[in-house]
Amino acid sequence: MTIDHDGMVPVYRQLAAILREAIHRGDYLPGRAIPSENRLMQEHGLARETVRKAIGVLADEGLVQAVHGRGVFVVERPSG
Amino acid sequence: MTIDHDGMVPVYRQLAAILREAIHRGDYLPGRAIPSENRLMQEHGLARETVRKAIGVLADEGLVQAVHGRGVFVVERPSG
DNA sequence: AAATATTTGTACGTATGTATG
DNA sequence: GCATACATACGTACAAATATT
Repeated sequence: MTIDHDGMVPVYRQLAAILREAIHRGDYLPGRAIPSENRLMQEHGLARETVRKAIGVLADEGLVQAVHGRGVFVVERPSG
Repeated sequence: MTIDHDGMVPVYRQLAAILREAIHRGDYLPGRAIPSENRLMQEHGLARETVRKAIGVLADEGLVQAVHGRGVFVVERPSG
């Protein structure tokens, strides 16, 4: 999965979609953390704000939950 | 205080006036920070650039001073 | 206990693109 | 064309919570 900077879909939504699918595939398991913001920045070549926006989308969906100083965790029971 | 999007006065100047009066009232004290850009965006339903322009007006007046990574502070000695 | 590293939280600085009047 | 306004995106800085050494 690659980010298209010139596409019509905002980059942060593209990243959100990538992470969402990875979670649904089981790449990131419930109760465990997804890669850190810094890792996502490096791996996708994005700014932190963009990464955090993507995570925010998934958090709004109830898919993940960020914990200060620990990481962003996949929730056991996605609300929806 | 509410923003009038259809008025003759630009929104960022309306917001500047709102913040200026709040400072003069003492809602925001010298040496302390006014609400963050994000908060002002949310509370007034405005875009960041608009909020930043309003802050820019007050900064030009010497009423506030933005500090990178910290906030926008009410100055102790308004120049004027 | 202390120092360091990791990670998320918050906040300002800058730039670009799009749309409207 | 220009000023206004919104959305997106990258850059830089500091703070707080947690983890590691």
